[in-house]
Amino acid sequence: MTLPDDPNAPAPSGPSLSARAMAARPAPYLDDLNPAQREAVEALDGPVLMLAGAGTGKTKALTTRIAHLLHTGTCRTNEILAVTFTNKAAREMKERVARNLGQSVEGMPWLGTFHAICVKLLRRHAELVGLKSNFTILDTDDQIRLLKQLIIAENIDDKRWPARMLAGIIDNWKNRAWTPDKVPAAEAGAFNNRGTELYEAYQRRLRELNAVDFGDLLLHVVHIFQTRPDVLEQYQNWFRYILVDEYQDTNVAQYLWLRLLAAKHKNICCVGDDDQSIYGWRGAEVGNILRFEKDFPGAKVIRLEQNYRSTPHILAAAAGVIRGNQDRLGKELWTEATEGEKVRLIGHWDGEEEARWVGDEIEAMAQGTRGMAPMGLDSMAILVRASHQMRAFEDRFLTIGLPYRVIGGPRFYERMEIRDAMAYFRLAVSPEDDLAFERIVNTPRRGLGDKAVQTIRKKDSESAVSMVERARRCCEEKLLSGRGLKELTRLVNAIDLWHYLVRNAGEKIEVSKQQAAILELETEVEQLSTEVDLFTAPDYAEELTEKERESEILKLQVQIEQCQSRIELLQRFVSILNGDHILLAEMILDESGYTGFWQNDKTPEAPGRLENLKELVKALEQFENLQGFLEHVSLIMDNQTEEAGEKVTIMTLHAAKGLEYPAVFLPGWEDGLFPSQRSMDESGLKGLEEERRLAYVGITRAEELCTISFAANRRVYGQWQSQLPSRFIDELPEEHVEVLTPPGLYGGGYGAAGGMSSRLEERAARADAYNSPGWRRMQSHGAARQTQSPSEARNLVIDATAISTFTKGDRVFHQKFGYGTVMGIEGDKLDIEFDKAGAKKVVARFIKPADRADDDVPF
DNA sequence: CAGCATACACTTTTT
DNA sequence: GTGTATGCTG
Repeated sequence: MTLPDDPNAPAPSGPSLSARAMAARPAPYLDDLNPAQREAVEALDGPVLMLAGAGTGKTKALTTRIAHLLHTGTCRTNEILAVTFTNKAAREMKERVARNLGQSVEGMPWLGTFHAICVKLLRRHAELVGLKSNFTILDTDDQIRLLKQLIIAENIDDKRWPARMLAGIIDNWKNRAWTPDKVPAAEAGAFNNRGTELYEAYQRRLRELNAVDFGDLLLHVVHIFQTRPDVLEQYQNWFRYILVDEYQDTNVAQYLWLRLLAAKHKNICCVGDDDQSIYGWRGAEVGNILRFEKDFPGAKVIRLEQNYRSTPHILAAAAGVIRGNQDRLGKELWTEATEGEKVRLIGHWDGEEEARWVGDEIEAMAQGTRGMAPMGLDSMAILVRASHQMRAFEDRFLTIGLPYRVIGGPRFYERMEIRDAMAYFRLAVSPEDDLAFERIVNTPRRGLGDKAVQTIRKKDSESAVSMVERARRCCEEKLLSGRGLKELTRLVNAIDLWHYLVRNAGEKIEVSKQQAAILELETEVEQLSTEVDLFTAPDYAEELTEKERESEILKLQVQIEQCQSRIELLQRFVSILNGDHILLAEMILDESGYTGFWQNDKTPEAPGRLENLKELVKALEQFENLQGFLEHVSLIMDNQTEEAGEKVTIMTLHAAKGLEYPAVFLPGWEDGLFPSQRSMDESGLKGLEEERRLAYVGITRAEELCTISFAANRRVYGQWQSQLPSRFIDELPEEHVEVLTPPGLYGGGYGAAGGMSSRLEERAARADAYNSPGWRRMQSHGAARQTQSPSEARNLVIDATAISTFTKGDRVFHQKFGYGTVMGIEGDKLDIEFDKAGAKKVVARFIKPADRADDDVPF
């Protein structure tokens, strides 16, 4: 038997003449497209690179292209491989294809995320990489636990060499499609020279556990394709048309995967925007998109540049920023729209002030200001660089009662209680899931701590049996004592029972066994009842006193009750065996004591966690059984709980990609925060360019109004730091920017300036926020801008304010290190001997002359 | 073994 | 400043 989506099915006949002839049928959807989109839709054969800028209708082009493939009869739904990165994108695409065709198409079996498609492929060919087809998919948490075990087993100090780090290194290698033997020598020094060795051990352990991690999904499939040309060929033949969304985000493994699959027909259409590549740190290679024409000679490159989202000012501002990047394929967005406000720029004293202003502004906009129509809260979003920036806004919005929603944060399936519950389910499905067992042995507390786990782990450690099995043996041989022994026995028995129920679901024989047992019990109840009746009869057992009779009756009634509760239990078993997996899930959570554990928990989170557990059980309804649920859940990790209601959205810039809002706030544009210092330190110019793309993504999310802001002072990890406006602010073309005057500059108090006169406050504000290079450039733009590149201008400004100001022997002040003396100057860095902190090399921007140090201290 | 105290580290996060 | 991870004591 072959499935409709099965590449092993008889090969489809090529596009028949009659099918092609259908192309003549009217295709009304084409009329909606602009010329570039239309070209991208109609160029069905051969490699196509669709460079689709922000808001240019890329999804429309992509989905219409699929519709066109189907409508013209060029191929069938199951011969199209369409890959996305997120489940959300995949879902959207499915919906829109159906809509384009005017009716629901039978599902596209090969439309999905890279990972989902790889799972499907890997389940078919698991044996080729030493796995069984029912392998489990570990998430990051499991991955780290496992690595930690390995690190400890190798006697490596997991303090100095944390599992997180190793996980990162291995992920990185997997992203580049390196199996342990392919890790280049140059990289092998990683992780204290033990990197590759541990990588190998990790892969071995995964195989033993019949498990894979996210990276493996691609790596294994690529490996199969590379080593089994026969398998590859099947799929090459099958997938006659390939479409890829967000191509700029592909990593090497994904790139190889695509190139292998497309090698035969070369009908590959990649859609992307090199200017929106913001996942380099996760292994994405912008190079993939930059190299497309070389990889696929004769590729047609189509640029989608007409923007339907933003006003001209917003587009021009975004263009001004992104222009600073080298290595671009080049693209300039344009729009037919003419009206619109300039991008607004405003500086604030500190982060709290910024949040206060944004809150006020949002309230004003919701009311309708300056002749603008009132704007719903749903139309507004605050996009931050790092999630810790969200806090200031949440605090402020809570105090003024402004409804908001945060996108991101811990996702549903990453929450502790959900992962615990899932571990229980996993054990029920496969008791040999050691990771799951170790997660829940002592959750809830059962008196089975580290020592008990060690005992279990050591038991028969040379034989390859699961932890549950070892635990069973420990119980039998009484290697534990007291409460631990009792509880462990209980747990092991419970797992056995759950597994029995899972394994035998749908088995008629087991159902009838249970039913027979029920019958037996019912007979017993009947017998006991008659006995009770006998005792009630006045002439029965006359030798007994009234009291004794009553106690006999009571005893019998207790027995009856026991039987009846047993019957109830067995009836539940019958329901479960008949396929009620919801009941099973409830039973597992109940019987394990897990639900009770949270019910007894007094912490404020407990009710929410119980709520989440309920939601988890509810999510089960959509699946046939527990196995099916577990299989999907590991890949579908999105936040589905989209609360309704008019709310302002707060999220990171990364999370905002692909979204759009009429009004967008971009706070925290300060050097070090955005662009992020770490990004620049770790990846240099490449990092800076990615940050710049992030800025570009941020600005282009706005439809009508974009407001950029920065603060002069910010508390970072509890420490006050003075900040400089982001270099990206220098790159905003002034003619498209309106500089707003911050409140408080004129006679306004800068918040709680404890004892400081307002004149001093103003001086402090000027000294910090409005004397900085970026700000000064904003004020005096013009001539300098046209004659110098932004970076040149920047250097000059730094020279002027920083380097030239200091000479050897100067007394200086640093926010963190305190007072010191300049010992030497090296480029933009100063060697300073600090009075308290010792000798340090510090970037000049962070140094103030000692006599002006007081200006720095806000309070 | 469990609760509490101290230490520490800390971007971004599609699967 | 805050949350997590480990270490010590009852």
